[in-house]
Amino acid sequence: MSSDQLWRVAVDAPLPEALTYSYSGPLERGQLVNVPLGKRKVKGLVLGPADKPPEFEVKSIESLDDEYAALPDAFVKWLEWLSQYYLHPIGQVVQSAFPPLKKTDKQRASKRPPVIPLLESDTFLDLTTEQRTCFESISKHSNFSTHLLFGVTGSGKTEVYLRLLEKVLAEGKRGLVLVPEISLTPQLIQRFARRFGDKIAALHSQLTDRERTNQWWDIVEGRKSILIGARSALFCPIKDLGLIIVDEEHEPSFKQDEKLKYNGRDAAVVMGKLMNCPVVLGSATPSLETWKNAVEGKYHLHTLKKRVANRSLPEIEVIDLRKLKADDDEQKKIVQKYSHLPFWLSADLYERMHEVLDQGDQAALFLNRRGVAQMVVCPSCGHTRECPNCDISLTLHAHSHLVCHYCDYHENFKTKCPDCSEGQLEAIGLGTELLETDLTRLFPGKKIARADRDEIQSRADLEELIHQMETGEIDILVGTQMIAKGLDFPKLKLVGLVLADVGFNLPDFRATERSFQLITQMSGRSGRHVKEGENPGRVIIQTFNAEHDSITFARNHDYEGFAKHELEMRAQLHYPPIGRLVSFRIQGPHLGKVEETAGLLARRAYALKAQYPQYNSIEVLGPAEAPLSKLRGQFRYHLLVKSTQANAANPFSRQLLGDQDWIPSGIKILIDIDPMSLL
DNA sequence: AGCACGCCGACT
DNA sequence: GTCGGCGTGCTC
Repeated sequence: MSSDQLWRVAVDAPLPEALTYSYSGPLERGQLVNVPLGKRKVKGLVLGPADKPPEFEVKSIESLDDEYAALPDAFVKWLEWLSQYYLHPIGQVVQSAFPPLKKTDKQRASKRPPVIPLLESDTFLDLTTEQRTCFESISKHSNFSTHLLFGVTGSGKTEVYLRLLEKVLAEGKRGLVLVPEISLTPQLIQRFARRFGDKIAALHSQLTDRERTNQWWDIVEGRKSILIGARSALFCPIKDLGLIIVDEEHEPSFKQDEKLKYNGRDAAVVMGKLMNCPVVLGSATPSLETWKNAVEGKYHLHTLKKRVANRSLPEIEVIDLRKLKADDDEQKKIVQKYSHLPFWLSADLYERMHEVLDQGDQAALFLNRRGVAQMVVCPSCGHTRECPNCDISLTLHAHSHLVCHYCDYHENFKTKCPDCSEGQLEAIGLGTELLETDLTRLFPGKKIARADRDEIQSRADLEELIHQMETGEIDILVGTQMIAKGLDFPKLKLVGLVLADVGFNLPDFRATERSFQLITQMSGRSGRHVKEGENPGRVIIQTFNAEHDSITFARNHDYEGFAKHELEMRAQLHYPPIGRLVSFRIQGPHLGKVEETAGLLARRAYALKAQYPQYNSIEVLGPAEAPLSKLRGQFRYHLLVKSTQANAANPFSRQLLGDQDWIPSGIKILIDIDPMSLL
């Protein structure tokens, strides 16, 4: 029918653009509709009228989805921005903006605890002078503006967030709080619930589909005023949004590493811009991207330099593992005395652990490696066991089986070398499991707990561990990344970084920044509750690289010095935040075809650069075999695009990909805009 | 992503 | 003969 209007509809399929459908009735942008696609029916979002009819026959929209009202225009704009900026099909971006199940009115009895606990409300804490200054200068803004709340661990950033939210609520607006998934613990939700009662909704990965759907509607229909969640909470359309908070904004986990590879922090700033509300980014170790924006005046900088209640920062001691050789008789005696210690434990750390434990306090050892050993090697022929699917060596677990940490391939550990059948395979390296075993021997009678992905599988496991730490049941905690973030134990007085070097040598330009953040965060766990005048908490860093930048700055609690130095390093090599990066990964099951396509992509890139003068600032690196050259049976190559001109990287990448018709079958090209890691 | 079509191996 | 394996291609 010629009277029918044509509409652009983003359908649930990996198509690069929206499709055109016709509809005779009234329709508006943002409406969810049901449309035919091939032989099936799919959901689609109406983006707007189509300007010109396509050459082929147009199908018509079957029906409007009566469950959802049209999404607000600013929100649809935000979805379109995500699709444009991250080069992801619009239809698949749109799918994230709806809850998994249908709305229901009936409340079914559930055995699960409520998503938001019902708690007695508590009163506001008194703000310190610093906190008050930050609160007042941020709350002056009610339009879009971005703020960095830079506060050392324990300086009370959360209290500032709570005050800001209170003010926004009093103005009849609502708030969104994004935190890394790992720190979205019941403790955190409780803290918000005690302050704001039943005005809170939460979205995180531990919820069932039903809980998730109900929380979504609670916010969308205005029954709740504050949404607290992981990055995906951004996809919940909140009316009258007055404030967005991104806590721990430097966390790499804000970047989604599959499908739509968006950065929740960056997407939050764009959301703030489109919704015209302030955005507050909080961190003790801001990302260099955010820090650069703050020192250049693009973001407002607010600083909390002191811990609350005048608690002092922990003392950081660096143990150089290289200097533990015996040079003279005095040294020899010491070496003799501690000869029963395993190679990974220095005499200083050992003695400090004794001191702390003797006082009835707790110690935590941090090592960012699971398992018992990194690899097993045959001393006769040098054979190492590698994963048949991935290009990495297998890790020994429980002295009995070898595990691939990427694809979870398992095999039994046989001590006889399968290659030369002479040597006995030996375990080399260090992991949390080995630490635990050694500590059991060294500290008999002490309760030792291990926190890593093997031991802590669920949120309940973590809860249990936290409880045991709080009650003092555990004396020594051994763990990976898992124990570095957000945890707050009053009796924890000593933190040991067993081998700070892990990570220094990764082929990644952010390795130094990560390492600095990790050391600072881990240090922040120690002595958080010491009173004025008491001995501060202690941190011991063991390393073979005592002069490494991340260590020298972190031991002096000098973030600003670190940031200045690291920004200079990044500028020299045009790395972010001075330059922009886009990573293309070419992968497929046949090595030759992958290599060929990678070469083809590179030739296209060089040709594009030569053709247009606006791409002068673009550097093309590669193609090269990816650091993980084979993963889950797929060969991987990558091509890196670097640009010193911020607005050139995106159009260049878009043009480089083109209509994608040139990509041979069996090959996938994955794009990562602003990658967090080059691995 | 689905869901077709299509072209070969091994079954009642 | 035909059932079904998954490579290839298209969706307004």
